[in-house]
Amino acid sequence: MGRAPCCDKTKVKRGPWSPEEDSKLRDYIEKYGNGGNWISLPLKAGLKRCGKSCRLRWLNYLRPNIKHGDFSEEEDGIIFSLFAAIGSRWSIIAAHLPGRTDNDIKNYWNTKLRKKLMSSSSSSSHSSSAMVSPFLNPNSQDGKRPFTPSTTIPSSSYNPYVENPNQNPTKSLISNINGYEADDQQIFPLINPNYPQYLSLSNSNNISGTSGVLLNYNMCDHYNNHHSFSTDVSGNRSEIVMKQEEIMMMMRDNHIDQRTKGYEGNFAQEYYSNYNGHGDLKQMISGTGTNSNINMGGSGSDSASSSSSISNLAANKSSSSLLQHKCLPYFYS
DNA sequence: AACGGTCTCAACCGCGGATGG
DNA sequence: CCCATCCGCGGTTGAGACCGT
Repeated sequence: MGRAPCCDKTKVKRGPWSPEEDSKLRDYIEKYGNGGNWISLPLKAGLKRCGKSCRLRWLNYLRPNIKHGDFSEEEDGIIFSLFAAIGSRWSIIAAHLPGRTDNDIKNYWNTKLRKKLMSSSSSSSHSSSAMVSPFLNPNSQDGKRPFTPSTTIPSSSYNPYVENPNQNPTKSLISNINGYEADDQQIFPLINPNYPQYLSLSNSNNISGTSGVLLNYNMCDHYNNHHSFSTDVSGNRSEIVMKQEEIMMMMRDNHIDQRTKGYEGNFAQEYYSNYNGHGDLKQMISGTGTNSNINMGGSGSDSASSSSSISNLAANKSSSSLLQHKCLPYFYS
């Protein structure tokens, strides 16, 4: 027993739209909108089409400000990076490319970009099945390196976290994912904290980690160049509690984000509220602390803590529960 | 010019989620 | 809470365009 069709296919026209149909649809929507109901629209507009077909035609072709034609290098980079970060979420990717539709981007990916990626993969010095299909699932035979090596990503790749886009985008994040090592050979575009909420990773069903933050690999350098805080970061443990606003500023400046399943709270607030004198976020960020320990309070799946310096993490020497290795889910489904 | 293979992309399909009665 | 309906999405299809021989 299958699902009931959305309309009687014997009574609706199918296939390519004629200019007359386009004109009817455009005129109707410009006058009345879709009225919140695509299903009844064709009847009202005098079209012998399925409502879904009308919706698709409008969204992908007739809607104002649709951009047709070749994609720019910049757009390529954005698509590459977002695909690497979130996979085939075409509607989300389209939201970052004004004038492009999800269908356009999907077609473009399937016909052009994927080949571009594969051809650059095959010419790469790294050779493995994972390189040929770099976005496969973590059960890939090449389990330790299931992601895209930097060599497959054009230099124009978009990295929303890196202020200078010419910086190496592959060094944008320190993390492990689902137990697989993430290193500086792997592209890991970050989700900008200023991005719309729908990009939040916090409710993803794909992950089961407890807590964590996304960290920018450049954060140490960045921090060193932005001494906007007066407390000592020379290596001595500081007992000075930062103001919550400072923490938030620091997080923002260092591109720390908290987008993980299980921990729904406010990292800055929790750090501030639960500060217990045993850690210093600045030390973690600067890598100067020897055993910075941030306890976010709570227990079980709601807790978050760290006992590792960023510098160690940057060198991929140790793991940290603050940087839960399952905190970056969108790579896989 | 004719043919066959490949590519492109608009359109379709069916599913999951949201919503409202 | 259940069910029906609708919307939006991602995967797939296939007609026509394009290209190489």
